[in-house]
Amino acid sequence: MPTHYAGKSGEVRALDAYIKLMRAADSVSRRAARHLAAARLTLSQFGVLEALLHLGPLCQRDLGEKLLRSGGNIVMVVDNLEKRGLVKRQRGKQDRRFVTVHLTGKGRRLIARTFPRHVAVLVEEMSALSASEQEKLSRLCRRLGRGKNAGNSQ
Amino acid sequence: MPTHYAGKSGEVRALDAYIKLMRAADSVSRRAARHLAAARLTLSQFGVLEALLHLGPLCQRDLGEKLLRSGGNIVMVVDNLEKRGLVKRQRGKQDRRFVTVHLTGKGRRLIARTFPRHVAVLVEEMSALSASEQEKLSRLCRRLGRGKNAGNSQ
DNA sequence: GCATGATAGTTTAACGCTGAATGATTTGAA
DNA sequence: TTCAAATCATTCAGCGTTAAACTATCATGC
Repeated sequence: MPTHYAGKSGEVRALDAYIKLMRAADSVSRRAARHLAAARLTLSQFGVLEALLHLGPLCQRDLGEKLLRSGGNIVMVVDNLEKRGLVKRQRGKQDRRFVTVHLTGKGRRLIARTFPRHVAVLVEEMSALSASEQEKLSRLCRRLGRGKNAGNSQ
Repeated sequence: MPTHYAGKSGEVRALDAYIKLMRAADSVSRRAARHLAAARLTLSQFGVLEALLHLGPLCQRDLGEKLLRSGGNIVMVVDNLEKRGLVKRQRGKQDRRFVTVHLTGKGRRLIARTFPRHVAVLVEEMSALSASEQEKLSRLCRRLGRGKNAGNSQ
């Protein structure tokens, strides 16, 4: 609602950037989700499969860390993937607290053929911006994501 | 996972921009939600109250349109606000299909004192970027949000 | 009037998400 | 050894979200 609040200009500017950021994220992820629905995958399920494909088997704690999601959430997403036979849980041998999540053959085939299509969709989405604009957006968003303690790393 | 996929440069660029956009949106909204929790409000509940404050009473259909949410979702959010006595439903007189949602006194007081604090939080979040950077971000995000049929209006 | 179709709201099933509580296991220190 | 703390996974309550089915109401044309 950037048009309905008449405050100081710095406030209007921040509110405006905020609402546009949310709308863009919502819009892009909605379209990405729509495409994944063809493979009967949600964005979260896709995220887990993609991490397993590119990083190898992971325990649920690591999955949560990669995807920035809570432990309870990972349990549910992996549950749903396991029901469809796309991943398999394996209790740790040395340390029985850990559960390693593996791709099954079926899961590997699905993500291997879904991933390129997903990339194509995102390239298409981002084609609303030029190459240098996409890089500019990355830099701005990275600084926002880090928060105001806009530290060091990289 | 921008670092784990080595594809064509255009693909890497788009994937990178996508992941940074999602992370930034997630990060900012998480911090905004944390602040609203002090008033026991979720972001969606805040959105409804804020729309009612600045636009006046609305029917649920209009609320859904403003907030880009489905009808079923609006029903639930308004339900939860009504349980707390922050809004009131009123069945239309002439056209009994419509339900107009009003702020109660309690709801108006809550949103009136929560909104300025929310603005302050967003200004603080956005202070990771300069004024012109915030405007740049707005413009880039607006074009992404519209999609590739990057039309006209405004 | 009456049938037909459009529209607003509600409900339900399914999934996502979090934070808090719980259980199992391991580690470390007394 | 044994007990306390830490860690991983699971469960649960609560809210958010959608799409699809359903109800009630209104509008239109016959």
